[in-house]
Amino acid sequence: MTVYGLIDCNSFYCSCQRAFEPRLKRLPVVVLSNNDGCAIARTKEAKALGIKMGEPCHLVREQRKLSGVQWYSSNYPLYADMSRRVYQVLLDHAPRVEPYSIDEMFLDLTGLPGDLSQRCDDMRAAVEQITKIPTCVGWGPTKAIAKLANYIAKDRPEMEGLCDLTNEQTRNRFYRNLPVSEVWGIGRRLAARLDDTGIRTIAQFVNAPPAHIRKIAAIIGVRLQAELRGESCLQLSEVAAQRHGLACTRSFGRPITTHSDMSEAVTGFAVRASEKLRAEKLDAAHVSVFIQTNRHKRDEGWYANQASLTCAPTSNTLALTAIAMRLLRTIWKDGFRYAKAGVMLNDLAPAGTQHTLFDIPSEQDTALMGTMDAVNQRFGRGALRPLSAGVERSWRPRQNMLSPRFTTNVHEIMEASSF
DNA sequence: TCTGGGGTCCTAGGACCC
DNA sequence: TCTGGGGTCCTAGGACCC
Repeated sequence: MTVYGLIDCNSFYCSCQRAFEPRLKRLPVVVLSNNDGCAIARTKEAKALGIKMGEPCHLVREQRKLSGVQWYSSNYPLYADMSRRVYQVLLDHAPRVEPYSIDEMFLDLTGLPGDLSQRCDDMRAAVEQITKIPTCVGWGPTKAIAKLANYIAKDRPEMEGLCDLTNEQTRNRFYRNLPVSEVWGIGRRLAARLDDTGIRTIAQFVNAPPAHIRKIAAIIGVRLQAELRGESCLQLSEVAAQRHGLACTRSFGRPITTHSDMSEAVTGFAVRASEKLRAEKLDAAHVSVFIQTNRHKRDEGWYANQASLTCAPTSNTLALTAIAMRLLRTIWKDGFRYAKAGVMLNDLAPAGTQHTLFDIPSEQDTALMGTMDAVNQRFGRGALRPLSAGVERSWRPRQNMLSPRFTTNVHEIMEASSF
């Protein structure tokens, strides 16, 4: 029988900060979203103080009881690198590993010799010893069950970080007592609609007629129902699926009111998006640009718009930036205080595969982009960029509590000294 | 003063074709 | 009185995830 596992890093971003600053052990730690806006990761000490997921930072920071909380701006280069390290350790403990998100990985645990609980516990210990990241593991006959097992392992201290749901009787006991909203794929809306028809527990969901579930939650609901019954519908895939789109969007540190500032910002997003494209050896054939004012301050005047264009497939920064500028001109309106903008690239395909006879990139273009990426890799992001990307960046997002990029930038590496 | 960013999948409906 | 049927493709929008 197939056994799926799910390993999840506890309070991942906070744990990454702790890995490099041992003084944070047992202190409440909170990591903030981009622009230092909302709390997006909290240690259990911070959760105990009542700090909620997604809570706006400026609303909670004044409270006196929170004076001991350690706040951090998010440091994605650090977290991405730590995630890669966790993955590397797992490869030594499971025959197949599928990264699901930055802090979660599905595992194939089928047919491993010995006691599975012991093996999973050893795996956690190895991850923690090598990366300093604490984890929880859940497992069962399907991915949805493994995900639920992981939730239980994390939620209930008495489980000590492990939960085995391979046994049907054990599963049914939990199903009777857990709300359906804890199922992976059942969000707020679906849970509310299920509730309207009297379905509140997972047991009620699993035992409802599939036709009824189909009416409320369509094919996704029916599939989840089968998965929770132990019939596997979702397979493990080790090769990451070809992505369909790629975006670079940001909220600004202060509102943008002029077209020239917005052009700088949007150029910057187009530059960054093109870099990501080339790093993954992809071309894009569809470009969108959007701009919007602060949705929390509609009384100041609300405006949001987007424009998009289909183009010859490319990853050329200059070509994509020019298109983004054209699109921006079609939606720009004076007189608003813009809070956010972004560039999105779609219709992605492996570089060079979808060219027609007329849009083959010249050797010079390819060489120029290669040089630009090499220079920026060596001297830092943005060292070489289109002039229109500007130099001021007065709108750049706040990041006032940023830790060093301990593992990915040689200038920010940790120093040891002896006296 | 201050409220994230980046994805996925599915469905409905319109345009278009024969 | 009668005014087809069925297919594909594309897009927008909803819902979900971390």
